Amino acid sequence: MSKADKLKARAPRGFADRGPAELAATERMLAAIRESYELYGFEGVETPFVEYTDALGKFLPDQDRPNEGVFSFQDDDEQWLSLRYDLTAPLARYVAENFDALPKPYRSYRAGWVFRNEKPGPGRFRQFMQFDADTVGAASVAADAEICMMAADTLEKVGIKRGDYVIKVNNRKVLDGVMEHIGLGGDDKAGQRLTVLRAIDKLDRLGLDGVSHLLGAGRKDESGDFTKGAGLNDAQILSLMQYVNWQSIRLQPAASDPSKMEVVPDHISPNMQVVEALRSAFAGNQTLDDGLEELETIATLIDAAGYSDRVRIDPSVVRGLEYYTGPVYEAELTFTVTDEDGRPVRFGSVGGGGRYDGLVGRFRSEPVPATGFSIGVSRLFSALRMVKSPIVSGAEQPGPVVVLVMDKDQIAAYQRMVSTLRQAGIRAELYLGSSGMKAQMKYADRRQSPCVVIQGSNERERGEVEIKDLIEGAKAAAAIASNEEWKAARPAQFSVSESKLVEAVREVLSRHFA
RNA sequence: GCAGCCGUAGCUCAGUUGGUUAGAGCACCAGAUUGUGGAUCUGGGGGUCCCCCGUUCGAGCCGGGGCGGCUGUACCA
Repeated sequence: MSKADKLKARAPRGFADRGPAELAATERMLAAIRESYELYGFEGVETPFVEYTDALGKFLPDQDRPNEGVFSFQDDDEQWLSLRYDLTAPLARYVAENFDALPKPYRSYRAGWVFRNEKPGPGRFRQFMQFDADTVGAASVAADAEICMMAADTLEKVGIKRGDYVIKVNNRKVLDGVMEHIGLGGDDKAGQRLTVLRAIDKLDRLGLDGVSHLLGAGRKDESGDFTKGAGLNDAQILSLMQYVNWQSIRLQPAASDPSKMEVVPDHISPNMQVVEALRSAFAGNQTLDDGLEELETIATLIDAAGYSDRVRIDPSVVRGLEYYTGPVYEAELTFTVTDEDGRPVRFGSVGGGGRYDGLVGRFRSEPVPATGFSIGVSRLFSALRMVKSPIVSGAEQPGPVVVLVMDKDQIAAYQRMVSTLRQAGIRAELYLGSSGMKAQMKYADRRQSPCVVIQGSNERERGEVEIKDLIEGAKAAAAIASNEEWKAARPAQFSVSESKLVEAVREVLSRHFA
């Protein structure tokens, strides 16, 4: 077979392999998240990767493009199936299917892979993991407030310091109300409302100026590409900019330095100030008042629990456009890191969620309120790497003790040593390759073995084994220049009676791993 | 999806106006050393110069198309 005929070994675009270090670190992180969710009283549940396509929501495959956004295929009875693209829609299906058997409110968590068929990029994959917690059957915004506080606790538990993150809370009703307020109500304006929400969602990336252009005629980016705007008039844009730049509503010239602005001092908490500011600026709209009332309740609960420094009302949060009906939240990391080119990069969102009162109700004749939060596991993981959280940067696992094969006819004896070590609870293995001693040493080195066990004919005759401490040996090697000296010294190596094998290996391990 | 930039060894990259058999460093393998990781020295394996079509006596280099990557933008449940 010529080389050209050989299969090219490569993972599909947007799919990634994960090595042992990443697996172990991810497992530790997931365990911490799980612990946090369980502490709040949530219980685990797992649903399959595949659902009937219509159960997942609006992303139905059409004839021309059955795989737009979602991986779909037809069952042998012609029913469309899809790989799940989040964990929320499958949970809604699960709750609806088992409604009578579940306690209400039903509180559950689950971690799992989800799939999206879209263009992958750095940090964006077509298969990635989410870790969700949801409360189904609770209409009270106390459920939303609780989830926000749990999100804060969870981030701290995995090693994000307080102050390095913020849980932002908004309410879709507030956004809807403000749009109604400026005359964007009604079914005929749905398209415009969508454009407005998309524009506001880009605030942290494009800034006030960019958003303002997107609300008006449109925006031209640096590549010369033009994005059509919402086409609002100046008064509408002004209102929305005031809303988006909500801090300005409660700023006044500082007493000490009138050229600077400061937050209006008030006896109420910062979260309450936001609510009050919006209330006075956009009075007289029912939807908005409802939303503000919910936000006020959430603010009260958050203040009372002492979380107001971590969970902040932020009217510019938009989140997904599809199914959120009330409070929405976003977990954002606030520190900046420098990428490999030395440029500062804000890390941004590592999770989010909100209230989706309509989702379970699609399967039932009665409406079922629900709210939930989702952590982007991979994003959070790379963030933890960057802040060097101990949970992901813990000491690397030592490899197994390797028993070298010096004489091929003695394999049974070597295997016995391996078994003895394993029975003593020590990770150990027999060298299973076919190369000579030097290669075996290199192998052990690559496996991060703490030590190797050597028994050639000399040792065997004396009933002994040679233990070589590879970690100590590597240190000693640094001081040795010539190969002759290196060979003669045989650093960090000692002989013990075969019966002392376990004891001697334990002794070496205890030198390096307390 | 749209726009810009880029595709030469596993990795990082040289490669003259278009001219013989395409190079370097790192990595990998082996020997120097019957049985010892590192360092050093010596040797070795590894290439569809992204693919196809064209121009040419001759293409890694020029032209067209495609594919892939990066960046921005759009979409993002």
